Amino acid sequence: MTLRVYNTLTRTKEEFQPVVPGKVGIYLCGPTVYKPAHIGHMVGPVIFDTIKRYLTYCGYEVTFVINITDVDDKLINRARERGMTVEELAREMTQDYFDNLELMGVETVDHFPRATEHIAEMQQMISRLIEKGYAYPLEGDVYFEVTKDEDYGKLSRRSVEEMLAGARVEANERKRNPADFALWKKSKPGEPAWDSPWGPGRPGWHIECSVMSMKYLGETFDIHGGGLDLLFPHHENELAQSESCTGKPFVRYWLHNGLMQASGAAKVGGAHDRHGDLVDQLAAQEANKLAGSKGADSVKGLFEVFPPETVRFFILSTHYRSPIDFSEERIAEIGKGLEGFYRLIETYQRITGKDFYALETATRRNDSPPLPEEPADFIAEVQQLRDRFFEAMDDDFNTGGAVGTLYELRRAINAFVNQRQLEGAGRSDRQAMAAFEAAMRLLKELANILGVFRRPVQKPAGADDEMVGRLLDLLVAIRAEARKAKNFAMADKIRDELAKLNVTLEDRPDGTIWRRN
RNA sequence: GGCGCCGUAGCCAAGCGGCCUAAGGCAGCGGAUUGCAAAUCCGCCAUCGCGGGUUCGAAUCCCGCCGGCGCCUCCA
Repeated sequence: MTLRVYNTLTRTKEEFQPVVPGKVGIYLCGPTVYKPAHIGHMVGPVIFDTIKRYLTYCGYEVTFVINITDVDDKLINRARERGMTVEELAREMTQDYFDNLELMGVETVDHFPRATEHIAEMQQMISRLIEKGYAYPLEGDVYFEVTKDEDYGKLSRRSVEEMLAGARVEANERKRNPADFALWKKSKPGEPAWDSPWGPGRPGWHIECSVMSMKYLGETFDIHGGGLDLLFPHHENELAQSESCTGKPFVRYWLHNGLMQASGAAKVGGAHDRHGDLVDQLAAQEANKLAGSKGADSVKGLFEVFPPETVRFFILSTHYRSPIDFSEERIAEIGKGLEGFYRLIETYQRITGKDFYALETATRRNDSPPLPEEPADFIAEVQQLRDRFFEAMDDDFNTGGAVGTLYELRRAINAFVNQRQLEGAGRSDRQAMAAFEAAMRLLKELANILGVFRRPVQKPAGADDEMVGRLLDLLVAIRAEARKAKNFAMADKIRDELAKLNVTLEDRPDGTIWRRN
């Protein structure tokens, strides 16, 4: 089975072949930390976290880097507005970003390099580019000269001529070419500044990613990720300056994820297009407001309404290259789908008395234990679903397809539990129980690759929880007596009244359980 | 205007030339199960935007049209 990935550079699916056999380097463009993260900022990290999980599972040793842009015009402006230093603002928003990543289950990142911690390296790279004739200083700035780079535009498939034709009036007309971009920017008084051979200033936007990616992953590395919106100019420029500097290929596979959009109107948190008329802009803004009432603003707000795991599942339910329409309805729908998994997990824990979340499962495919032989038909089905899960993941990380097989696995296991009456008399059937447990372990193993079902979903917490639980147990016990006495009127009344309080009762073969909705 | 992407059931979505008389989820309908429910299971629910073409064969490739969207502004 071979892994194939869609490479933006070649616009085709290619067989995945790392630079160094057995090892993979992934660099993902991270956030500019000037405001709280919104849902769109979570898409890339969740996707590439999943990609790393899968590659690791496949046996690769993976290094995953996400950069933090902590110096930038937006930071400077926002910090000024809030009456704080750029450093303070960056620290606060970086923490917000980390908090959200943790909640989303993004936990495979090895390095979070900050731009401000790599100024010296950036200056070295800029100097090299000047020496090699690809860049020129200009009144305290330094620019990369795009016409010196033979294949400039190869990633986004633009030619310098086209860009010249469509170029708008530039603020700085002294640049040799309007498309030339800044490597180093002279600072104005009061702005953060670092000394440099070209005078006090700060780095341009693209240079940090070149420097930090190559520092942690080497001059040629495997996977560079980011949102589709970064394709041009950011990635194009990153590619140009990196290859001009080293003379080596920069990145093997460019992977771009689709953007989160608010109900098909406009991407979340983005600026509005300058070609549309005013009406369109207002409509887009309105749609943004409506659909993005929670997540478009900040992820934190969204998490007050939906468990982070549901949001993660939502992101992974569609292919990473497709745009996703964000809406609370959609996420609520995904949440309903997930509930079935949680119930199966509870069923498992009831039947076996084991803690599903504490189960040790294989983290590498080669360590995956073989399934039992019997019962053959059930095992065959489980095996087939496992294969289809991998087939999907091998096909450009098709998490949507993989999620589908997880649902089918759930269905198959539930059917098996029913058929063998594992909640009742069948519990003593050791063969059936072994098969059931193996299937559940596989479910966990596969879910781990997607980064879901790793720990119990947090119930709405309250100080009275323990007491509530005891009271519910008491009501259930009283109701059981009523049912025994065939006093169904009373039994139903208890159940109906509890339903009004959002407590659902289930009379199962081996007893009644209650669940708070 | 330039470059590019997308259009599959009520909604979301996989599918990348034959395994598709098209996964999966949500909603809906019928049934099994249940004292009744809940949960679960079984079954039903699309010919793939439209029109041409290529091919023995197309949702999948090509052309045109219609509709939606992105980038061309330091937005992930």
